[in-house]
Amino acid sequence: MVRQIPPGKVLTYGAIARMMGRPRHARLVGRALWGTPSGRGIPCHRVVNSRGGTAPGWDGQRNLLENEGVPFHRNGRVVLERCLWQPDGEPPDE
DNA sequence: GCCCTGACTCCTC
DNA sequence: AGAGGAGCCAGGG
Repeated sequence: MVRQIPPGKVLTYGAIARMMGRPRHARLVGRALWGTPSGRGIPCHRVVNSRGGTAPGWDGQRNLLENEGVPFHRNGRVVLERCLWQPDGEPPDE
Protein backbone atom coordinates (compact mmCIF):
# COMPACT_ATOMS: atom_id res chain seq x y z
CA MET A 1 0.00 0.00 0.00
CA VAL A 2 2.82 2.37 0.93
CA ARG A 3 4.38 1.43 -2.39
CA GLN A 4 1.35 2.94 -4.16
CA ILE A 5 1.88 6.34 -2.58
CA PRO A 6 2.92 8.76 -5.36
CA PRO A 7 5.78 11.26 -4.89
CA GLY A 8 4.79 14.52 -3.25
CA LYS A 9 2.07 12.75 -1.30
CA VAL A 10 1.99 11.17 2.13
CA LEU A 11 -0.17 8.80 4.13
CA THR A 12 -0.78 8.51 7.85
CA TYR A 13 -0.47 5.34 9.92
CA GLY A 14 -4.09 5.67 10.96
CA ALA A 15 -5.25 6.15 7.37
CA ILE A 16 -3.45 3.00 6.23
CA ALA A 17 -4.78 1.07 9.19
CA ARG A 18 -8.33 2.19 8.45
CA MET A 19 -7.95 1.29 4.77
CA MET A 20 -7.06 -2.21 5.90
CA GLY A 21 -10.09 -2.28 8.13
CA ARG A 22 -7.99 -1.96 11.26
CA PRO A 23 -8.44 1.59 12.57
CA ARG A 24 -6.80 0.54 15.83
CA HIS A 25 -3.70 -0.90 14.19
CA ALA A 26 -1.98 2.41 13.50
CA ARG A 27 0.96 1.43 15.72
CA LEU A 28 1.13 -1.93 14.02
CA VAL A 29 1.58 -0.16 10.69
CA GLY A 30 4.46 1.75 12.22
CA ARG A 31 6.10 -1.36 13.54
CA ALA A 32 5.56 -3.06 10.19
CA LEU A 33 7.39 -0.23 8.44
CA TRP A 34 10.05 -0.52 11.08
CA GLY A 35 10.86 -3.94 9.67
CA THR A 36 10.54 -2.69 6.11
CA PRO A 37 13.85 -3.17 4.30
CA SER A 38 15.17 -0.34 2.15
CA GLY A 39 15.43 -0.66 -1.61
CA ARG A 40 12.16 -2.58 -1.89
CA GLY A 41 10.38 0.30 -3.54
CA ILE A 42 8.69 0.95 -0.23
CA PRO A 43 8.68 4.74 0.27
CA CYS A 44 8.16 4.41 4.00
CA HIS A 45 9.29 8.04 4.29
CA ARG A 46 5.91 8.96 2.79
CA VAL A 47 4.24 7.69 5.92
CA VAL A 48 3.74 10.15 8.77
CA ASN A 49 1.49 10.35 11.81
CA SER A 50 -1.89 12.10 12.01
CA ARG A 51 -0.24 15.36 13.02
CA GLY A 52 2.06 15.26 10.01
CA GLY A 53 5.03 14.54 12.25
CA THR A 54 7.92 12.56 10.83
CA ALA A 55 9.31 9.44 12.52
CA PRO A 56 11.46 10.05 15.62
CA GLY A 57 15.13 9.30 15.14
CA TRP A 58 14.76 9.74 11.41
CA ASP A 59 15.32 13.38 10.49
CA GLY A 60 16.22 12.41 6.93
CA GLN A 61 12.57 11.62 6.31
CA ARG A 62 11.71 15.32 6.23
CA ASN A 63 14.48 15.96 3.74
CA LEU A 64 13.21 13.21 1.44
CA LEU A 65 9.66 14.52 1.59
CA GLU A 66 10.68 18.11 0.94
CA ASN A 67 12.75 16.86 -1.96
CA GLU A 68 9.58 15.37 -3.45
CA GLY A 69 7.70 18.60 -3.03
CA VAL A 70 5.89 17.84 0.21
CA PRO A 71 5.10 21.13 1.99
CA PHE A 72 6.10 21.48 5.63
CA HIS A 73 4.83 23.73 8.39
CA ARG A 74 7.15 26.06 10.25
CA ASN A 75 7.04 23.72 13.23
CA GLY A 76 8.35 20.85 11.10
CA ARG A 77 4.99 19.20 10.49
CA VAL A 78 3.82 18.00 7.06
CA VAL A 79 0.90 19.95 5.60
CA LEU A 80 -1.47 16.99 5.44
CA GLU A 81 -4.20 19.18 3.95
CA ARG A 82 -1.99 19.65 0.93
CA CYS A 83 -0.26 16.31 0.53
CA LEU A 84 -2.46 13.68 2.11
CA TRP A 85 -2.82 11.03 -0.59
CA GLN A 86 -6.28 9.66 -1.27
CA PRO A 87 -6.39 6.49 -3.45
CA ASP A 88 -10.03 7.22 -4.22
CA GLY A 89 -9.09 10.33 -6.15
CA GLU A 90 -7.30 13.58 -5.57
CA PRO A 91 -9.36 16.12 -3.64
CA PRO A 92 -10.10 19.52 -5.22
CA ASP A 93 -7.47 22.19 -4.72
CA GLU A 94 -9.57 24.03 -2.17
C1' DG B 1 1.03 -15.18 31.71
C1' DC B 2 2.26 -10.36 33.60
C1' DC B 3 4.64 -5.98 32.69
C1' DC B 4 7.08 -2.54 29.85
C1' DT B 5 7.66 -0.43 25.51
C1' DG B 6 6.66 1.59 20.90
C1' DA B 7 7.69 4.82 13.22
C1' DC B 8 0.07 5.73 16.83
C1' DT B 9 -4.34 8.44 17.94
C1' DC B 10 -7.68 10.98 20.62
C1' DC B 11 -9.18 13.88 24.57
C1' DT B 12 -8.34 17.29 28.03
C1' DC B 13 -5.55 21.03 30.42
C1' DA C 1 -0.58 25.16 19.97
C1' DG C 2 2.41 22.32 23.19
C1' DA C 3 2.20 18.89 27.10
C1' DG C 4 0.19 15.09 29.62
C1' DG C 5 -2.71 10.93 30.16
C1' DA C 6 -5.45 6.86 28.49
C1' DG C 7 -6.61 3.36 24.96
C1' DC C 8 -5.07 0.57 21.45
C1' DC C 9 -2.32 -4.15 19.39
C1' DA C 10 1.73 -6.83 19.14
C1' DG C 11 6.57 -8.05 20.56
C1' DG C 12 10.01 -9.13 23.99
C1' DG C 13 11.84 -9.96 28.81
